[in-house]
Amino acid sequence: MTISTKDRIFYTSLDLFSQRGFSGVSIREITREVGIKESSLYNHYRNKEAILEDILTFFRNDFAKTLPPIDALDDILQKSTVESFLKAGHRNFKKYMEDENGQKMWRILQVEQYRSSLAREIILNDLFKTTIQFLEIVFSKLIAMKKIRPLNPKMLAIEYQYPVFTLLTEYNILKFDGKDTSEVEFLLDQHVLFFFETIRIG
Amino acid sequence: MTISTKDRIFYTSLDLFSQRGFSGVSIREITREVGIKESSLYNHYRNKEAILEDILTFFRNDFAKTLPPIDALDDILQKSTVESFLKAGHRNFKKYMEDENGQKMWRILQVEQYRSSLAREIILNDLFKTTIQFLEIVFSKLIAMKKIRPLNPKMLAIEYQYPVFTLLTEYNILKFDGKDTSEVEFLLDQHVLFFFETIRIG
DNA sequence: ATTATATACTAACGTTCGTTCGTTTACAAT
DNA sequence: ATTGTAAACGAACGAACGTTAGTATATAAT
Repeated sequence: MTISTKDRIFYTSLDLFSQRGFSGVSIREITREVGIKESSLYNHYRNKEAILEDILTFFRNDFAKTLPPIDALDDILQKSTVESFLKAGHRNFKKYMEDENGQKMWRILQVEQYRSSLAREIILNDLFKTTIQFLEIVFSKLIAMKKIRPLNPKMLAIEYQYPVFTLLTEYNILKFDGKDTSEVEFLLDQHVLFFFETIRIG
Repeated sequence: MTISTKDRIFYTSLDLFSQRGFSGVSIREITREVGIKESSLYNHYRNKEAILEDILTFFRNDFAKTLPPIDALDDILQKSTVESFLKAGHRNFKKYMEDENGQKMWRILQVEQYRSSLAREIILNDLFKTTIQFLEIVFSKLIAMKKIRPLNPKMLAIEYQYPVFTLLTEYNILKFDGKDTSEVEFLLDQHVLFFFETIRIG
């Protein structure tokens, strides 16, 4: 089973958009890379804009799967220590970071954020808000379980997650230039440790 | 004294690039807005790319002025409490955030980061690295003065500054859509407080 | 008064843009 | 065998792109 033309258009556009932005990439470039004529692209996508929409909604659906369902939370939190829970989430996030297509989607999101209201919505709601709300619930539960110090759960969520976003931005830029990312990865580890020290009891 | 044509080109481009990106804005759009013919623009700028370069270097020089010189640091740190020092820096940063042109420069920087190696360099060196190095020195000095707990200065810098960058990103997107930013501003205040609690002695 | 310089203009250049049209090809369903 | 459908194609559309050349005009320097 080989990759469909539509998928090849999708991944080629993903790659090109992430490097030069939507306006910086022409239909001719995309189709040349895919190996079809310009006119053939319109058998698969209504127009150029529809390719971007497709990419953004794909990211949206894909990212939604990364957070564990709230129902399963109590179970997970009971079974594991705070430290191992944080480390597991952190491993998960890192895996997402290392995925090449994930990096490209993130880049497109950043680059198109002021041109596309959908991009802004995804950043604000799906990335920021959803993640913070999830973590807020996690920390609330951990406080109720007396597993961590009784600090403001929302602030804990912010203090934990927001540095990660900036580190991810840094990571992405370095990766783009093929530079060494070991320091950023080290800082990410250190951040999780630092945060754990802040919240732990005693 | 009225604004020169070159400056009008500069600020018009700043405005348009920040909304639609470099590739999304044409010379004709810029000159139409400025009120001159396309050809006249080339009396002031070598080509389109030179306008972007000009904007980016302007930001670079402008941002360099925001951090106080290291020589003056000991004096400042002696005279003020840790809390008031943090709050002053925070006020300073906020003022920068609220400046309309500052917002536009920041947006261009984000939007062009993968198209322009200069943009990447500015983000990585001038924004991230310089700020962290400055704060690292600050925290080192504060630790030596026994004004804060003896934690890793670099990690303190990261923990303090990196959430601010993400909050700034959020702030900028909200501002772009004319939405309410009071929650983000509140979170910024809370972050400074939270951080102060983490580092203070006793 | 003249000359020089800066900055504006008109006109156009060659290229590329996104998209549409009508046609051909390949393959599956009848 | 035929018909239907999806997906490829060549060719072209008008519009917009960045940039250049040559020229006019206004201001300042001689």
